[in-house]
Amino acid sequence: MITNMKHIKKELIDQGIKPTYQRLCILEYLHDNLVHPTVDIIYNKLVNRIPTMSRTTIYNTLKLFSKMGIVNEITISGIETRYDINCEFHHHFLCKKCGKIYDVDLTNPCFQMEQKKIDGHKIYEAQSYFKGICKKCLEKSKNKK
Amino acid sequence: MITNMKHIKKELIDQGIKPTYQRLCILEYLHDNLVHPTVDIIYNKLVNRIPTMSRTTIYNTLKLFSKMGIVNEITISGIETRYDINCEFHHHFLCKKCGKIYDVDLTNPCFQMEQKKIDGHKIYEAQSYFKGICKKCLEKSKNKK
DNA sequence: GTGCTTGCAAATCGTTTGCAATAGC
DNA sequence: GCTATTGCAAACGATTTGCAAGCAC
Repeated sequence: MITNMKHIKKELIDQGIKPTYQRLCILEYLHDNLVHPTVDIIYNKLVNRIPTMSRTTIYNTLKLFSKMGIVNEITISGIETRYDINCEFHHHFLCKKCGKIYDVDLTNPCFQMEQKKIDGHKIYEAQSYFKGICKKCLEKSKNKK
Repeated sequence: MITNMKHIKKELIDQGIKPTYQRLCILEYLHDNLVHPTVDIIYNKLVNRIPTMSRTTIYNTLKLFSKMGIVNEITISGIETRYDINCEFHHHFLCKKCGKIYDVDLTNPCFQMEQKKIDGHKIYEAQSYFKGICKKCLEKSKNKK
């Protein structure tokens, strides 16, 4: 346990989220394990500490955290959603062979665009995803006011 | 039918893919409908022309096309995979309200980074995904040679 | 006729839903 | 006690798998 539980609790209260024990444990896990875990990975770790822990709670909690901007949902693999506590803008690399997801930094001198390489990983595909509210939906909500 | 079937056939043969009727129809559909369709959307359209068409064939074909670099798999929504024929590097915007996916262009003058807006869409989240073969897997395959 | 492709049906698996039990103010 | 949260079990839905039938060279 690297992260202080007090800080975790404060983080939730500051966001207006009721700091239940389950939520604290999930947030603490995310802070201490910056490995883009799946729901299943989080579940298998936390069920040791909270034997009644359910996957549903983890799904509920992560959805809530995502809505509040505490975590990012990473859908790079297309198989399952992975979660990332670090909301600063950074980038992900998926190995199509082993399935591992790496954090990458484009400002890093190891980024060689001309060779399509980053940190030594060979890039075959690059995509940028933006999420938010589209023009039409923005206008609709304006009209309602 | 906007795209010429002859060109579609040539495209497949050039890639070393056997140009079956099903594959031609799927590739033609993708060329003529740049709307990031799902497997289901493609199926429902093509089943009219080929009543025996199966979803499995569409899954098989799109997986093959993806491996050959003809299509990109878009996993932005996290719910289902969408497909994009345009392999040039461009970007996607998902509306979290209506679920629609827009193509966006960052070199466009409508991109206002400071306001977190693009083409009038409000950006809440931005992610860049790279896919390829990681350093470790590259080394492993080198050693095998 | 051999090998690849197709397509049905069943299985799989991540995720969601319904709902009753529980916890916290 | 009231409201939000938790968590079990069942449902759901996108995708994959097994396998038999069909097609093309």
